[in-house]
Amino acid sequence: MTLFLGTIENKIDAKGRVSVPADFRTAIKNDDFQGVILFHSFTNKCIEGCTMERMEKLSDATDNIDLFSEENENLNSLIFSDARQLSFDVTGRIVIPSDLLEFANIKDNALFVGKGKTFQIWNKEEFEKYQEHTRAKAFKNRPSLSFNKE
Amino acid sequence: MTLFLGTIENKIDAKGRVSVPADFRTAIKNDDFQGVILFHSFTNKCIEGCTMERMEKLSDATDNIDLFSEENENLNSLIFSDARQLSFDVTGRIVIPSDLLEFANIKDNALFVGKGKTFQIWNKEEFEKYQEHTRAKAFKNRPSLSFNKE
DNA sequence: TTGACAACCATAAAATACCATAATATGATA
DNA sequence: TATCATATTATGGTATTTTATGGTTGTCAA
Repeated sequence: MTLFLGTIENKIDAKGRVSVPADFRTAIKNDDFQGVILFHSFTNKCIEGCTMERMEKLSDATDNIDLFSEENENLNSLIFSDARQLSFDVTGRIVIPSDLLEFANIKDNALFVGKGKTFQIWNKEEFEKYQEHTRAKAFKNRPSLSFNKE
Repeated sequence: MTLFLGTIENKIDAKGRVSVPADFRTAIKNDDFQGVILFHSFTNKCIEGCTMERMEKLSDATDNIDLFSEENENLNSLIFSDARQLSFDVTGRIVIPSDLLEFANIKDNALFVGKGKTFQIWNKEEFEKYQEHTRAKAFKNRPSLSFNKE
């Protein structure tokens, strides 16, 4: 299995189409569903992305055919009701739903950020702000990073 | 297998017909029964929906008495007596039985809500209330979401 | 014969497939 | 290393199909 790595910025055209980075697409090449799943991030002002395979795994994990477990029910509702299935066109593009674009404050350009088994889509400026914030935090907590222990 | 994902609102016409969202239909495309099963929700003011395939699985599960408490057993058997089998017309529509519509307080518009291997049909306002409530709760319990464990 | 319901037909808008080209990367060769 | 040839990728525009929705007709049973 290949991972989502790197950071690539692509344009969104007038019809909302945007190329999924080629490296991301090759990571999905062997999957049944040729496309991605997108949904709102729960923690950041960005769009979360993953493969259908991963979504199915998640579904298997939360599915217990128990119709009366409210907790189970709520979790499913939260994740799946918000997710969109977007298949690639012949050239590897998707159309990101407008509500997701608005949520992440994305207009003309989409920044694809690899996160291993998942990825995110950001507004570039928002991402830089976030990066800076994260770096500062990491620096503050430096002694606890395994990096510095060695 | 494809999942039921996303949230789509469709109109109910004068004769009670409503289009099942195209994405939902493609999730069922390979099944024997081209249609859906609907029944009252036990946990919310909405209609539960699933495929015939899943109904059969549920039947297998309730067959094994050890899997469920007797109480749940009985409740599960309630589902079968309550469930309606609705096949698509040529354009992919169904007619939702009026007692289910009344139960879920649905009049002109039906909100189809994906829940992974199942889905629900809601009155939009009711769902928004519910969703808000669920989000708040999930956020509070965030560390326990499997999502954040990985 | 009336009323419920299914089959059939029609259409505007939205989504998707298709085709063309520009930009970029990759590799071969001198 | 510099240059050229080739393949891949990103992007733009147009054509076609699908989808959601409305209406009409036919059929069967109460």
